[in-house]
Amino acid sequence: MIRNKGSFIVEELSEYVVFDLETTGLSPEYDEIIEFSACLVINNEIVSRYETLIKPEYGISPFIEELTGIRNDMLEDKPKIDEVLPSIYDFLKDKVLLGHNVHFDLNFLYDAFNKYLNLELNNDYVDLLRLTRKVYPEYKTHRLEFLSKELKTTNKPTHRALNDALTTYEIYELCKRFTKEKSITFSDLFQTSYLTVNDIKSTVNAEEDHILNGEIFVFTGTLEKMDRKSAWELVVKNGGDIADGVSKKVNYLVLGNGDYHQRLKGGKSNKMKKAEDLILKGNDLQIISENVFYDMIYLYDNK
DNA sequence: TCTCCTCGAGATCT
DNA sequence: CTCGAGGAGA
Repeated sequence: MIRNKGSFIVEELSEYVVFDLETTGLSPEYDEIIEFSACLVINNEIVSRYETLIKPEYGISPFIEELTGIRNDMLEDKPKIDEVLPSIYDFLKDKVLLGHNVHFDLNFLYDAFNKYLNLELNNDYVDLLRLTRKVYPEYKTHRLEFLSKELKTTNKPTHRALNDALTTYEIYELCKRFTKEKSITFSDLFQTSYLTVNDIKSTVNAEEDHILNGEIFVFTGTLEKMDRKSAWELVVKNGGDIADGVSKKVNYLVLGNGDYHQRLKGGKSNKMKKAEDLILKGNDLQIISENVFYDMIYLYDNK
């Protein structure tokens, strides 16, 4: 089924509706909504709330009962989805919707609106998952539970719709404050920064010892311990230089893991082949592993 | 040198 | 779904 949903909103919003659902499973096609909660936020403050349990057509599995704490017997006297949808619609109206991994909730809601109200839920939206990946890229995961612990939110995610929505609201507000302090905008973070070697060179100065002594590095493959841009920065900080491709002037080719790339399939990249060719011709070029690279700048304690 | 495309890997929601 | 690496082509 094609869903004609709204657009992702990048701007920092002060007015929106944050919401969350609990469902009987992960599939919008086969599973049902059992709880809906939403808060209207104006001027960064919650001004009203909506909360309801919903009786599904089929029962809740023990797994979901355990996960959410919502048991079948709690839903016996609760309204069915078609009975609550009109008031949910009134609450959402044309507001921008905020959620964590918002497409999950949006899809369930979209299908229900479509089925029972014959309406398209095409509100614009913000996805906190996508946003936090940009705002806190160093976090190892961006699950709501992890974010809540890391950022020490006062609201805790409990797999109940209201608590999860409140946590989502709190983290969104923290994201706005955090970027404001750093004088950057969300929009900056979503720029598809085609970061060139020259950008790095002009923004990063050699601030540490010139360990690398002007030697020129090229990277190939996926690095295990950092992304390529960080590695570039590291080289420049330590007094080295970077090139895009392998040529006679290059001193080191640093090998990441090439297994991931479909065209390589563990074979040699073009950069690798070219480097080997230059070495045979007697050029001052070495092919080194990622760990050897870190050893050169005394980073990590590699064996 | 820069832009656009393809592909595979990995992540998140209940 | 999003993201990044590499490659094709302008």
